[in-house]
Amino acid sequence: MPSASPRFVDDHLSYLLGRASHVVYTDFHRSVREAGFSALEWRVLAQLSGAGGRTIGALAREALAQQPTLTKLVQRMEKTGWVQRRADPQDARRTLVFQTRSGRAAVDKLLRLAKRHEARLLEGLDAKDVAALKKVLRALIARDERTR
Amino acid sequence: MPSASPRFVDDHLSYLLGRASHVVYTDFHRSVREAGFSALEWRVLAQLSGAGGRTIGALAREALAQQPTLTKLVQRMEKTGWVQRRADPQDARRTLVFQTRSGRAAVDKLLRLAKRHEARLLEGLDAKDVAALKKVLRALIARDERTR
DNA sequence: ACAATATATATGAACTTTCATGCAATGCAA
DNA sequence: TTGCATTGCATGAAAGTTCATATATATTGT
Repeated sequence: MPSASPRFVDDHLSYLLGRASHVVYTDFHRSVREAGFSALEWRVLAQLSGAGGRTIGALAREALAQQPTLTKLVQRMEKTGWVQRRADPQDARRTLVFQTRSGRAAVDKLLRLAKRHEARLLEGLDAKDVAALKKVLRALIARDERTR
Repeated sequence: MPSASPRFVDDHLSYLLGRASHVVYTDFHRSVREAGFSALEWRVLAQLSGAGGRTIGALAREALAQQPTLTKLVQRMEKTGWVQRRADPQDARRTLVFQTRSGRAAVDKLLRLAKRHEARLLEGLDAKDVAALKKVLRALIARDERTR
């Protein structure tokens, strides 16, 4: 029930982004939970799919988490066998995280589900608008990467 | 450092949304912290700005949190004096949350900052694209509201 | 008016995240 | 190379979130 006087947030881009993202994610989240993952675990495993070893820091940025959160998550995930950690021979400060065979198997189904979810998401949306959307999103992300 | 074989997620709308939202938010988050709020507290106070009393449930949806999280947050916020809780006379199950004068004062500066942040965000983005973006975001949000 | 069902919030225990900081390895300048 | 600043990750304690469930009130069908 929106209030009569429109609140500041209602046209605010950050908020629309946040809310849309939350909506979209919450929806898919059900499947993630059913597959036995937390949201963050899913993002980490998805990032690792098709990529080689990644550092804790890179994973944290990509999976939208903070570094200490990711450090601890990855430690837990190593115990369940989904990932493996290994020191980087090039730089001993780094910890590289790899997907294990079992981790791969575990997310495989979810990756397929995610593709279907994406398809459903796009249904009924104007293709041109979606293209513009992705363009802007990429610009925002790129801007951040330059800034960092 | 993107991997050579592009990962599934890289073109995935949910992921782009999530990442862009995270980037945009993390940026503003600094100001929020400096003003002494958590991300969620800011969202709650922003929702309450210009609106009358809102139920816990509505606030939870709008501030992108779960109901128990919001229940507890609001209890803490009541102690600091930013909000006030009151039973809904129409429906005794409900708890209505109101902004206090002090809560209003506390977010006032942030609301102005948020507007400037929004302006900076839009700088250098194509206005047409942004319009399309907002359109799609609203569609996604509306779809969720219908479904609920 | 009653029973059955649904809705709205609250709560405790378990778990996760965060903040601040520590420690080790690397980069860089003199 | 030696010192100083920086980077990358880990960790403990405090704080916050989540899940499951409890409680109370409202709504619906008969």
